[in-house]
Formats: sequence, C-alpha cells, structure tokens
Amino acid sequence: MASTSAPAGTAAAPAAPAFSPLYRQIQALLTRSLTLGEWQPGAALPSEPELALRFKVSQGTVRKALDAMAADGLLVRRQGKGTFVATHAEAQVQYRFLRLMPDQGERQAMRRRLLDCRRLRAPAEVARVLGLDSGDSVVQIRRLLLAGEVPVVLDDIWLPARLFKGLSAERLDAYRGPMYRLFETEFGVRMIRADEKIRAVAAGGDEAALLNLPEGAPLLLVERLSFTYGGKPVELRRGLYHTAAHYYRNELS
Amino acid sequence: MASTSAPAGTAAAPAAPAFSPLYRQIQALLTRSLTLGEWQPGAALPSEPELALRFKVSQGTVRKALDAMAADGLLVRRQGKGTFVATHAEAQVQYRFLRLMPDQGERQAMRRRLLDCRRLRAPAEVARVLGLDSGDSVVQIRRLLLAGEVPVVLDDIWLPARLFKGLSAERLDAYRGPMYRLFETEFGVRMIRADEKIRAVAAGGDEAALLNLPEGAPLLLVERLSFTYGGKPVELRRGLYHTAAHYYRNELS
DNA sequence: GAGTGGTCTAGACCACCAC
DNA sequence: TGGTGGTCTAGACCACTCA
Repeated sequence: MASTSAPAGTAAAPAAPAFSPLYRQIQALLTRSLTLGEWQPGAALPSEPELALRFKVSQGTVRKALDAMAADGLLVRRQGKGTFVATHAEAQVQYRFLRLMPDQGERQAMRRRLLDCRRLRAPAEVARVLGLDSGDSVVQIRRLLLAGEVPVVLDDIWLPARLFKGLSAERLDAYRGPMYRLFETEFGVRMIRADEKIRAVAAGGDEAALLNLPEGAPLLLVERLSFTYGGKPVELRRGLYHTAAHYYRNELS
Repeated sequence: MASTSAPAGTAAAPAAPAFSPLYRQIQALLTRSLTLGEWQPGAALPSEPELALRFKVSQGTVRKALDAMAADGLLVRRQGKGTFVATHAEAQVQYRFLRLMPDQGERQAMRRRLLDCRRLRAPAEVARVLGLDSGDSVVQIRRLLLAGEVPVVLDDIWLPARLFKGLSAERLDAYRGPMYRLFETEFGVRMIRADEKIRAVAAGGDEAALLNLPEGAPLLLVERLSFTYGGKPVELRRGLYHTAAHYYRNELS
C-alpha cells in the first residue's frame, strides 16, 4: 500500500475514476476479505492498530475505511469492544428488510407458514434478473406470514440453487428465526442491499384464497431483488402484502 | 466553544446523552444558522478555515460537522468550490422525494394540473399530525400529475396557512418547477426529511374519475409527512398512484 | 488497568475549480 | 495562481467495556 497513486483497477466504464484514495483501496481489500469469509458474520475484525500495521497505513486511514463500511451496513462498530461483521442475527437489524408495520401497537414477529419449496429450472425472467444462465436451476419457495391468525404477506422467493445446495422444505420449516439469518449461517450468503419495486394490484384467485380475501382485493406487490457483496444479485422475491391493518413504511431523506 | 464538556442542552428523555462531542455542538450551531436563514438555499457557507476560526475549533472538527450535515442532505459539498446549502432547485435532487419510476424509458418531468387550492380550518386528523391547534387554518391543494396525457398521481396536500401566507391557485399555477422549490424560494420552508406510509387501496368514485380509471381499480396510497429543520412537520400529503405503467422505487440497505 | 473505538488537533500534500 | 474541499498522517486524550 506504499504507492498512493495506484490505478483504480479495472475500469470498463467510459468515465473511469481518475484516482482512488487510499482508504477506498483499504475498503476494497476489507470487502474482499469479507467475501472470502476471512471473518464470519458477527465475528470481530482485528483492531484498528492491527489493521493499520497490516496494510501499512495510518490508523486514521483504516478508521475512515471502517466508518464507510459501517455506514454501508457491512460492519458494526462498538466503542470499547471492537468492529464486527454485520449480521441479520442481531435484534437491531432484525427488520432491516421488512418495512411492514402494524397500524396499531408494536411490531411483532409474524408467524410463518411454508406452503411450497421446490427446485426447478429458472423461468426466463427469474434467470435474467438473477444473472443466471438459461437452464440453471433455482429453489422456489412460497410462504405466508401471519399476524396472529390473519395472513398478511404471501411471498414467492427464488434463489440460485447453486448457492443454496441442500435447502429444503424440512430445513426451512425447522428453522427458527429470520430467513436471512438461515441463509447467512447455513449457506454463507449475506444480503447486503436490496432494490424494491412497489405497485398496487388486484388479488388473483389463488392469491386471494391464500390470503383469505375476496378476489380483486387491492394488494401491495413488492418485488425485491437482493444483493450480496459486490452487487451480486442472489434473491428475487415477490411479496403480496395485505395492507388493511399494516402499512409499508419508508423514510425519505 | 472552549469548554469541551458543555452539557448537551435540554434533555427531556430519560436516557439523556451524557456527553456531546464538539463537532455535534458545531453541527447544532450550523443547523441553527440554517433555520434562522443566515445562508439562503443554494448559497455558499464560509470556508472551513473561516468556520474553524469563528467557532474557535480546529478545521478537522468543522469538517466532521459539515460532513455529517452533508450526509443528512442539509448541505452539499463541492471540491474546489465550497460548501452549499442544499436546495430542491438542483437537478440532482429534483426527484429526491418522488420515488415513482416509469416501467419503460427514462424518468421524465410530469405535467401538473391544479384542481383545487383553498384555505380552510384544519380537519382534526390533519391538525394532529401537523401539530396545529384545532382552529388553525391550512391550505389544501389537490392536483394531478400526468405522464403525457395519462393521469398517474392524484395528490391532496395540506400546509399550515401560517407558514404559507399568500399561497394561491394563481401562484401555484404560474410557477414552473418543483413545488418544493417554490416552497423554499417563496416561503422559506425547506423540506429536509419525510416519512411515508404506503398501502394498496381500491379507487373510490371521485378518485377513479379523476385518474380516468374504473371504480375499484387498485391504487397505491402514499401518505407523506414532511419535516423541515428540527423535525418540525410542515406538510401532509396523500397521494394516489396509478401503478400500471409506473412503480414506486425503494432501496433497502 | 488494559484495550477498544471516538474525538480533537495540527500540519502536509493532493485534486479540483475559477480566474 | 490562489482558494476550496479531500486525503493522509501522527499523536494526544476521552469514553466505554471487561476482566
């Protein structure tokens, strides 16, 4: 890390970054280590002075890289304790990706009911958004989320089978805790970021029946594409939310 | 700013912050200046060394305060030029609060059609969320947004009349550019942050007619509460989005 | 008390922008 | 060429955690 003016690596885009600050290079190296699993989710990273020594860089530069990654949600910093790999297992990030809130009362964990889990050749559309070859297989999951006895969310989920070897209905059903935590601990796939497209749609026959609603009832359609390290898409999710007693919460800033 | 350990000001919450770092205090002072209008939207702040001198603090501390405020969207920093008060007038933040994207093609400015603008006593619910006294008056606006000739969004907007003296249908109709820019330049009210609650609903008779849809068509209901400096609510907006050719985009991280 | 991250400082140099 | 924000360094001290 002695050369400050190292080129910014591959640059396919026309507007190549002319210059990459040291802390960004450190950030890239740390992200790479995360990808390779050098530190497991929830584990502590080496301390700032250690990392500074390792990268031959001042502690301030390491700090800036760590702060940036903490801001991105990849790391969690705790004063007096250390810097840790972010995980979906923690209570504080339990609901990071579920924006559904009840109109009344506090948010509570919803019950899950697994409806289906099968392996199949990826439909064209699914293969396209997940960046799979046609012919690659995916795991398709259908499940309900219920508030008490009332079904609120109907999810269809597609995962690249290659990354989720051995994922089965039994495994899903037996698991207690958030699905993303299972993915993380059992398959080493961490969801970092997601894009959602939200629409209002009328409930179709099957969906209406599963959600215990009349056909044609308005539902929130939430299409989510989730990414792991490096912006690699690893999950497609199509959720139908019944928003009579819940709403989707968003903060703009 | 000589004393590092000044108390953190008022602390009504049970868990009072035991300690407020210098840069947070600087941040509070700068935010106060913004509130008081010391620098207009789009204007440049004094340079970092000047601010450091003014607050009797090192440049690094000023920088940390400015960086934090830039991250919050209150300021915009431009290398080689200076630090500026964020504004809704800039192209880059044009769509900061409108998350609607077309399925096909690039996002384009939508045409506006003002349907109504009147002053009235705040309905109880509106007064409650805007923190007004019962009896305070509000400006109520109803408008359409159209993509080409197709109505896509029906907005109902409520604003505290006290803050928007002189806002009229003529003024709104004559203004070219984003509504939040008008609020900012003409009334000195800057929208900093907003909370949205999103649901799927069936179009009612009036709404269906205005959006040129059959009654009962599914629509996205977006209830937005916007805040200015200091977390003060200053706008309630109830939008109905027709999501056949558009979707609401959200990024989770 | 030892170790961690958090704050604050001071100074050097770099990249960008305008004149 | 001078001024701006951006990066990097080195060192001091503070707050938090835990043994």
